[in-house]
Amino acid sequence: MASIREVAAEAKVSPGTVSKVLNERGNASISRATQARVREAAERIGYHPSSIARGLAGMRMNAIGVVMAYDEESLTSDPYLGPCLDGLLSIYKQERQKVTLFLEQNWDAALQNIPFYGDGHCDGLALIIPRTTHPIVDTLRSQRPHLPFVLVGDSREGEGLTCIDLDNVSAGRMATEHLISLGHRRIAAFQGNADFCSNDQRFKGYRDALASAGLPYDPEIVYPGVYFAESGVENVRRMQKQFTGDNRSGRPSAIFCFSDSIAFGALEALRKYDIHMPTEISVIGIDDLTTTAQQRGLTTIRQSVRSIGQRAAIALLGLARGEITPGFRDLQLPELVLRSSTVALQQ
Amino acid sequence: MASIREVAAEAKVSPGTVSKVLNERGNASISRATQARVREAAERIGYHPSSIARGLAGMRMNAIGVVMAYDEESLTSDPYLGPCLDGLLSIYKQERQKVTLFLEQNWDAALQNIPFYGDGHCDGLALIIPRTTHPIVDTLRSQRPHLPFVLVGDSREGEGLTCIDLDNVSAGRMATEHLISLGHRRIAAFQGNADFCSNDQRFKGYRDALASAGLPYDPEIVYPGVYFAESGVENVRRMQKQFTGDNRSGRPSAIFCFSDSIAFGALEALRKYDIHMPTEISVIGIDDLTTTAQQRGLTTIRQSVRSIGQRAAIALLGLARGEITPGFRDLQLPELVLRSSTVALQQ
DNA sequence: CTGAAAGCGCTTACAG
DNA sequence: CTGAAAGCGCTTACAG
Repeated sequence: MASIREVAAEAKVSPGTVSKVLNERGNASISRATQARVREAAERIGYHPSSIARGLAGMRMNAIGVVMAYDEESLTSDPYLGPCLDGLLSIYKQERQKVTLFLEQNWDAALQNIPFYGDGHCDGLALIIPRTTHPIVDTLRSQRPHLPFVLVGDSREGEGLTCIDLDNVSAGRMATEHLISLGHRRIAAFQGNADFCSNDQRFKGYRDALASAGLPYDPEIVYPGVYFAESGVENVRRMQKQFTGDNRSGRPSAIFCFSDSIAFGALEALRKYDIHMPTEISVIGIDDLTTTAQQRGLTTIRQSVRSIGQRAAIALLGLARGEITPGFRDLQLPELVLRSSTVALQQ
Repeated sequence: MASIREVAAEAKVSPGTVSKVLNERGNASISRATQARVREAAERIGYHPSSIARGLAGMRMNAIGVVMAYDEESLTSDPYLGPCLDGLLSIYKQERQKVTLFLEQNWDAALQNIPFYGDGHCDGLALIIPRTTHPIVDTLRSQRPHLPFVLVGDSREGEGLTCIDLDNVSAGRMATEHLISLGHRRIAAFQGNADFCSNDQRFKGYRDALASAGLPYDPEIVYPGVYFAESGVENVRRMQKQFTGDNRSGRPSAIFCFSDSIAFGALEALRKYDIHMPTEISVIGIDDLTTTAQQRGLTTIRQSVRSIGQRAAIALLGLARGEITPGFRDLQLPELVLRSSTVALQQ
């Protein structure tokens, strides 16, 4: 790699002048002739500036970092991380930004590694689904000097937090309202991980919808869990045990699963217990994991994770360039996808 | 971020001394007392060195670049790129290296961007399946100063090229020998993209196997194509047209598809033409795209792309650290996976 | 309109 | 055993 000094020598100017010309800094104050000479010399030598030298001199690196915590062996096949990363990458590719991946085993490891994120490599950070229970976001926020960052798949409230996510409250409300509109009055909630921001928000949407419809909220039919199929299986079993014999009549006529995965587990378990879906019980999910959801006829609330990734990339770019201010929120509107797993309450 | 100067001030030594202690350079020549004082000061201040400053001073960046060209909209779902990236990432994660993704639309764009790869960000590069027809590898090789790089999914011959790949010649030979062992004597070859190194190699394996068995090589039943299902469909059609009427008897009794995707296309087309598989024609692929190959009962030659990614990561790390020398080759042994799409030649 | 100088935060011979 | 100095390749006030 030729250095700026060689260009300077070649063009018979000082390195400072080369820098100004190539960065279009002193634009007006440099003679056309010199500019031409510099550009031509740079071209001839095949000069390309050292990004780390520019970075050290205080310029932008044109690189952003993506922080993900996952303990699974596969990143690319994760139903959230995969599409989300695809979305981010599609934008950075197009904007010709470098992307540095910070792959962490978990958020504790990420917390330990914050110094590496801020060591000069990157202009900003995208955190994919940090957990609300985890201090990483607060630590990052109080970091000096401040490294711009956006939260992806997380839309907690918080001073100066930039968030890109599904509008989870609306999604929870929409799912619940759909069931209510079909005449259901006892609607179970199969929750996801308690440490995900989305879980609280979807739950809030659920309660809001019940309240608006004047329906009672019954904590007995709210089932904590995780965002995986096993949790759907487990909670159907729990519900089945709970509403047996005399209690049989109290059994919910619909289940709002906080994710499609949970719903798939629930469908499987319902089949095992010979509870007919949808005549005996309706099921709705959130996500629209398209292929599978379509195959199984799951009514669900769609979110486009890929597009969330894209919007996050755009927001982070804006943040790093100072074009948008921290605190910007971009929540994707949910969309109801009607299939066959939800039907009107059978009298 | 505190700088090395603050640590120096805190420990009442010079910055140079701090550097030596923290990098364990002058280890022996620095008093235990000073070492302790420096470490303690660094700890107290929460010092973390600037990676770009170290890079500029000639140290390793602990970051490697991954170059991929893809025009599809999704990287993570690509059947080769996805698992390969997963494999690479799993190693870098464990080795605590940063990974910078260079996402290119195509290899021409990659060629243009070589200066960015070598601008100080990375210690080395992994190129995922560069095309043999493309000058990027030669350009990279003649670059000064030289940036270490490995070829992933490409094992062309070439002075000083470090390659990690499936042993494609063996794979081609194994597939063909399997068919020969079943009594087949007219074996069609459905090739992949001509600009992939693997295509030539698999083809070589095919011809080698025929030669070893004393079978004639017939260019009439070698079908150029691409590594996609459509190509399998298209080539069955071509073959069908070719061996109709009087020529009917010359039709191959087996097809060696250079990828599973091609094989899936071929199976589909055979069904359409009412050619019964496997009794009328046997089909073998390469890859073992497990779920689908299993569903369709495809006999195939397995390669573990994930493990190729992992080996590539390890090789690149070794190369960047100077522990292995350019020219190192690591070829994965193929493995025959028997299913129902190949049977003994029916008399 | 252009250049000399200082500085970004490190490391590494070289002196002492 | 430790420090002062030069250098990595840039940019940016500041002079002139």
